[in-house]
Amino acid sequence: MQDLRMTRQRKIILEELHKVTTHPTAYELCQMVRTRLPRISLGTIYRNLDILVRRGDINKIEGEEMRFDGNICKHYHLRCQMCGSVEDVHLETVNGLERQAEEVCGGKIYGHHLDFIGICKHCC
Amino acid sequence: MQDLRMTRQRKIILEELHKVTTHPTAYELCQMVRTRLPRISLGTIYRNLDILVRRGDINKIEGEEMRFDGNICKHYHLRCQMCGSVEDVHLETVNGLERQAEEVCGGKIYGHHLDFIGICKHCC
DNA sequence: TGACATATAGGAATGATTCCTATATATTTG
DNA sequence: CAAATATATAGGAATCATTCCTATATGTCA
Repeated sequence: MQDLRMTRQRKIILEELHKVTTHPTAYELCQMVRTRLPRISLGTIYRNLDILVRRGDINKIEGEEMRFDGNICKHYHLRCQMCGSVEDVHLETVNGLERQAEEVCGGKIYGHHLDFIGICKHCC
Repeated sequence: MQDLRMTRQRKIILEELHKVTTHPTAYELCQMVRTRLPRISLGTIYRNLDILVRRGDINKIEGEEMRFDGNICKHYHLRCQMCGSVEDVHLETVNGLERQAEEVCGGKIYGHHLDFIGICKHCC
């Protein structure tokens, strides 16, 4: 697996993602990056996001539409059913769940994703 | 909100979903239902799944592709990174998380979804 | 039974994501 | 440095899940 090179485009994509905590979609991120690289294509954004995920530099949040998160520390999310936003929840992650689940299911469990469902404070 | 009527198609879709624990996609479920209603269309499947979700008869699992779960008791899932399957994890759900998250974020939190990430026992 | 509301089939439209290809850019080697 | 080679990019086409549209069918209720 190559792709370790940090190209100009890739670096700028990562920088722009680090500027926000809003978990932008690929398209939104493309708009942000285009303020600095007006000719970048959406395909390049997707390809580089995929590479950054594989490198572990960012996380992919899968929902109706993919969103990307530059914060790779463990944390949870709140999905607002009203506006569709995804907000960080700064809560201690629950420990020991993986071991319990492995006992029940077998297999190898590496981690967990937890999303809260509700209405964010802006929509309340 | 109407849609409380239980039509022939809707009933059969629900019955077929209850037969399995594999969390089929809309397309897979359509194939299953077509053994009994050969002329049903995929649009009808999607529309009825949406209605059943709103009625609370089933749950939608959102990932790269939507999957549907006829089991509406609280439970978690294991997503296999090898084969893409989604398997039930029969583990006591963690209590009190919603309250903690609400304190941290504000807003109104109704529940949470938790997916384990790993390799299922069949792929190990 | 007739009038009306709602559901269906079938296919078109949409929109996110991936794929393809010719060109551009970076890296390595002599 | 220059040529040879590898990888990345832009741009657009293709794909695929999902939603939307419309004419017809079916169920409901008086």
